Amino acid sequence: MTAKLDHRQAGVKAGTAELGSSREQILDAAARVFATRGYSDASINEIAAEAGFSKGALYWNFSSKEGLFFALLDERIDAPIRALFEMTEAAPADQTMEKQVSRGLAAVLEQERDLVLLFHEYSAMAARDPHLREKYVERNVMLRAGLARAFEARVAALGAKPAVGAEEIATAVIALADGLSIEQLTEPEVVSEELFGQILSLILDGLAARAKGCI
Amino acid sequence: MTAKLDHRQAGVKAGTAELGSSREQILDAAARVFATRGYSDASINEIAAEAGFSKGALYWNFSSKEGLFFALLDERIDAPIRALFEMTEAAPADQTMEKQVSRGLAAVLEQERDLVLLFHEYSAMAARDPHLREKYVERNVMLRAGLARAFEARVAALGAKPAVGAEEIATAVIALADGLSIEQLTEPEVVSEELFGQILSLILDGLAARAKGCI
DNA sequence: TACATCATACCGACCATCCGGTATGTTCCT
DNA sequence: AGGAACATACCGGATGGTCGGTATGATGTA
Repeated sequence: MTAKLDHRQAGVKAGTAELGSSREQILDAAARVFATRGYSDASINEIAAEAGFSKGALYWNFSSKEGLFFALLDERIDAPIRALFEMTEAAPADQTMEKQVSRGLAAVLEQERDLVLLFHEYSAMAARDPHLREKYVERNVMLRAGLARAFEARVAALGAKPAVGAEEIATAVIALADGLSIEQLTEPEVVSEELFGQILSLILDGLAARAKGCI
Repeated sequence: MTAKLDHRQAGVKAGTAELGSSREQILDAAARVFATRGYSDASINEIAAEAGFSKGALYWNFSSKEGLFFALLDERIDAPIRALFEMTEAAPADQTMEKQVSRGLAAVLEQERDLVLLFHEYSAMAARDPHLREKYVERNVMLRAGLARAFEARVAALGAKPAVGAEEIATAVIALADGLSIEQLTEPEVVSEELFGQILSLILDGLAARAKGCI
């Protein structure tokens, strides 16, 4: 809700190159502070200071702390994931997919560490608050459905009925991505760039092997 | 630290069956409150009230809010996982392992929802606090090593060099379990009892198929 | 046994602090 | 002038932690 319009468009102050509207600057700061402190321990004051503004500016652009956090989730997590999967719809489901997806995930994890932490907080809060859970689940359902269609296409080429349903595969693959994201936060060195793709390939090979009956 | 002995042994007051020491009762209450509110939003007062005690009793048994939380993580998460894997050491790595492990995970997820939420909070805090990360990583390293040995035994039977290292497989399997645990918190209906085991089998079959060269 | 002493386990009022939110003041642009 | 876009002072409430007090039992001893 409250798809507020920005109040001004990227003005330039003397000598300093402005990076987006103050609303966007506050969102950037909020992402950093929420990520490093967690939702409850992140204070409005610190976010405003980190953005280079005062509390007044924050409450001018957002209705409340909760409103700021939800805007952040909407614009930095839900929207990008939706956009990603609208792109994926048009893309082919060939054998190079695994490597590309794996590299893409690794890139997001390496940069954008804050977003991973935010996503972590998101799911934790969604697990507790039924109201927030709705939005969280809605996006996840769409994601899973998209992934399931992709797997369906790959598995259909095998000609035999798959040993595990596409929806289940999709569920597990999302879980794998989430889990690797989290592991990478505490042990970056054990999650290689290729790992996600390798496991994906192993799962698909396992399906293929069973379809061929060579196991 | 402070492996405090219980102060009294399960006395029985008139008519009411005591369920463990007051320390244990406070830990139980803390598990519930921390799980439902999150660490920061859980108040000492609520935990004490939930346990049926006052704040004084809480601070008698624990040094601080942080101390209470860490004790909870130590005794209800780290210790059980360590114990589980010391048992696993002696167990055989036969083909029925997948099903058993999957059922075991499902059972924990179905009951003990609080522990899953606690674990979620644990990893989030470990990702932010380097001090807490040490303990978190230490346990995870041991877990991964144990799993890797189990996979090594299974894969060695194939006779060929595996396409993916045992350590990497273990990393991915832990990630899968973590991810499924989290998904189950928001969408219990999509995570079946058998899913974890099915994916495990698919991965192992993928390895076997490649070793046999039939892919 | 009877009394004094001490430790344990707990209570609950209190304090200093901090935080989200608001109300009001100030500046700048048009 | 007049409103948009901030800054600042302030308020009420909640929270973690402290501290003096106390009931209950254990221990020593005469």
